[in-house]
Amino acid sequence: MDFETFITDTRISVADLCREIFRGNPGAIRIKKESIAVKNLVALYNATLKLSAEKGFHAMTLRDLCRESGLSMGALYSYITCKEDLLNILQNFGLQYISRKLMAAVETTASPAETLHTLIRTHIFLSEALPELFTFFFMESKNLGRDTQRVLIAAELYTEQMICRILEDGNRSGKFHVTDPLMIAAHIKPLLQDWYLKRWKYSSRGVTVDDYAASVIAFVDAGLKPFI
Amino acid sequence: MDFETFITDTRISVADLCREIFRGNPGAIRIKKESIAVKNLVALYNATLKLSAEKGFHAMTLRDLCRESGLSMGALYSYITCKEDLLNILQNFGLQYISRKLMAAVETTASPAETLHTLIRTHIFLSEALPELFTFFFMESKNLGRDTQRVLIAAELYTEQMICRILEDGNRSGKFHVTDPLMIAAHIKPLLQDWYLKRWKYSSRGVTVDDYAASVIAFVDAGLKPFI
DNA sequence: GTCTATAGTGCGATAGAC
DNA sequence: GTCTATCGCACTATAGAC
Repeated sequence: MDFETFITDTRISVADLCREIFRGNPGAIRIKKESIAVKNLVALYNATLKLSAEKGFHAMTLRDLCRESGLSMGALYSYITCKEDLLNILQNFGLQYISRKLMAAVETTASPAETLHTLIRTHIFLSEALPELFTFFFMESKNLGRDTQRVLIAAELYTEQMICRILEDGNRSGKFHVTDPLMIAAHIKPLLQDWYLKRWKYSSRGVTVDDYAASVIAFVDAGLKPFI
Repeated sequence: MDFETFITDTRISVADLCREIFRGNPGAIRIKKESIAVKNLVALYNATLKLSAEKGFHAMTLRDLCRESGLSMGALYSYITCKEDLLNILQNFGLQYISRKLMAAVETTASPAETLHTLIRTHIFLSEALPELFTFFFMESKNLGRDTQRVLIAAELYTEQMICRILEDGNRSGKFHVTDPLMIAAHIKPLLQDWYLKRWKYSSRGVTVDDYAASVIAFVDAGLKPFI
């Protein structure tokens, strides 16, 4: 599967996420018309993540945000009740959205090697679909609430556990020869994260997301093959 | 070489760095006595990096900093002229300190494999000696000046280039079989960074820095060996 | 539903006593 | 060399016109 078909199949997009935010916030958002609300939420989402990436969430002022998103202070405050709401919405809806899509995409089970490849590819494709959101969670995790921090840590460990179990399966069936599966799983995670943390590097080198996923898979595979 | 002998040999420490900051700032720091100045600089260094890690540099107030470091606002302002100075000092002295120590430690040349191992180990050991500083540069890079950002990118690419050249050497002498050396070099870098970015994980698992370095080296080696 | 004008708060930075 | 007290400013959040 390549990235283009992944996006066509899953329909992951910022507008999709913002629609979920609007529908999941009855009352909190004072705007009634969905088309207007979603359009402005997309603008707010893009502006918040762009400015947070540039200077950090706390350093971003709401005046910055209004300039970038095209809304006025008054309009902004019909979508949120305070600045922290921006954090909370991204935490609650963004994190849930990502988790749900990841689970859905890795349902198929096959050989350990294939399952591992699917997991790696899906994770990289997901972060390519919403790169600013992944970077936001990584870089701003210290500013998020205790609960969200716990969820993020749990998510990190959960993926790691999934990888670890696949490696153990492969060991049992003789396909892999991994002495410390948990440590190898720990080594695979940063390879997934590097794709969204160092976009500048890969885009400047003309590396596509499909290239990158293939390269990570090949690199990991080399470390798992039994010595002959 | 293990971490303990590395530290004994290189004498890398926060106090050492702060002494360099004091001696390299004639005039800017209004305190004359070195012993007092270095003691307070160490307190400021620790407080700044701790609070930056917890809430980000910009979200840290100077009142926070005074509480954490034990200095008063007045005392603080005899070491800096403004809040940005804290950034500038860490940029100019911290980055230079790290670069210099890394260069010094990787001078010895041997077989490609050994050179690669030394580079990996040294980088991980250095980040273990000054973990808060490495994390600071990674997490706060967006808040740093344009020049420093350029230096950081250059440093990332420089290490990568070093690794890439070693891989090419290994290819030529038939020790390695790497089809895309630059991409493999790009995959090795995040493995070095993971040690200081996810300290919580490794310390909770009882993984020592020597364990971690050995594991990364083994993982990388597996990917480089010619297929038999 | 969106705007401008403004109230109230907490910040960085300084002055001057000790 | 270090302290407390205070100034001016930029921020978040709100009120009320359109």
